Amino acid sequence: MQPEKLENLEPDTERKILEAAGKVFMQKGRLGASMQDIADEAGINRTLLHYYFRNKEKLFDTIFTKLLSQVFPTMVEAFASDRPFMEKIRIFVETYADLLKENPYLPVFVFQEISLNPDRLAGIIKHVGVDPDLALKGLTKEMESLGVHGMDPRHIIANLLGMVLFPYIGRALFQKIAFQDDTEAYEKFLEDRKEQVPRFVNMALQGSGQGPGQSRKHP
Amino acid sequence: MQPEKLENLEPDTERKILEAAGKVFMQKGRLGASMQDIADEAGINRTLLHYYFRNKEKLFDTIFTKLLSQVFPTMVEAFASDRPFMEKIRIFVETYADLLKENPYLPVFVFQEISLNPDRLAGIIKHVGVDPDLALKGLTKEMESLGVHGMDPRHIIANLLGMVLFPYIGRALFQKIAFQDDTEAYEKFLEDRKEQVPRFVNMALQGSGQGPGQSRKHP
DNA sequence: GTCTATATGGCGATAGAC
DNA sequence: GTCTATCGCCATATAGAC
Repeated sequence: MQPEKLENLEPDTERKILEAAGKVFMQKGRLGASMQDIADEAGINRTLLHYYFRNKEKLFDTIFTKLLSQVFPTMVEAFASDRPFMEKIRIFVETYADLLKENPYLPVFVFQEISLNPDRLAGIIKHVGVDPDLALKGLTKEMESLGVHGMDPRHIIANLLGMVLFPYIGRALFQKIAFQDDTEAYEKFLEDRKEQVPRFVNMALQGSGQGPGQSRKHP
Repeated sequence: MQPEKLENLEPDTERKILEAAGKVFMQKGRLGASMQDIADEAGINRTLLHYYFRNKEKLFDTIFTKLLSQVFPTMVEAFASDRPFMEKIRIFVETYADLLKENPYLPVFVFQEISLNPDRLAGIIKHVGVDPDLALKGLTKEMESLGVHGMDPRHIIANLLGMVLFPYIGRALFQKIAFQDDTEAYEKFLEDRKEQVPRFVNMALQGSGQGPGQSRKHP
């Protein structure tokens, strides 16, 4: 781990590898990314990858687990807090907007990988230790106190995740078709969604009018 | 099917190939699928694939174009009709629900592929000849007549597509975390969304109360 | 720890017999 | 049109020098 190094003092090689691997895997996918690609991105020799992580699979597992361990808690915790409902929604949307802005390829990458290899999930879920039941129960209660009765909260979650993730998952297609491939316009659109998505949810749940957590810009 | 078999008379080999290739490509992705996989699925010899379609790339392009040509029009036409707004929403949701039920891997596959290789899109869009501007203009007008002012209709589209597609894109993950991996419960959930999504949109756009196209079950 | 050289296997693609 | 046999490439992985 800590090698004495007079001539080539970079014990942070491992860090560079992880960083490069994350980037390359997300952009090209597990199969599309070659070890050479990752080595190039990290600026090191290819065989070093095998020295630090025995093979491609192990390297990938490390990256994948790391990414999901970072994403899952954010998701659940946003709903596990004791803030008012619409406040949770707003926090959730903004947290993900920031996360996705920095990792735009993350959703496609994750879902493609899980879809291809669902077994990988089991281990990771254990490793992270999320408890969605708790958050779900809380949601149900809060929705009822908002006057929404008999609605499975998982519909809300699915709606929310869909609305937040779609602009990233379908970006290449959506930007080209609905924005004439205007990147700047699309980025403005992404920014707008931080406001539009919570408002949409709010209106759907509360009926018309402005709910809490909507006081910044124009109506 | 046809037990008639003197030597090997099957000129519908091409059809079998296309069917098999579509299935295998969707399930394993372009890179994950090998020509051998496709040949096996079609029940033919591997070199026959090269006889009918020169190489893997050409075979893939055929499949991909075919799939998108089937999906795009459905999407745009649902909004280009002159039915009332909520009717369009309902039709859109149900059409996609049916399509996705039969091709659950389609969204991940398409978005992954486009994300990896955006260039492929340009040709296909031309080939299909969609005109989203028209549908967008119409949407804006209809929303205003519903009392929704100053809202970019593309937010509605993104919300709708996200809500419809997410349960399929994130199925492996969502079913495991929020449904304890209960497949039957999840399929019930998918069925429910045909009703829940239009209602959610309706409430968001009209405020509270029941809009059109919502008369089947409990309030 | 880092490099060069090399082994191994899989897959796409073609040639050629039938 | 369909098969068998084979070629050549590329990516993973390891051996071994420094």
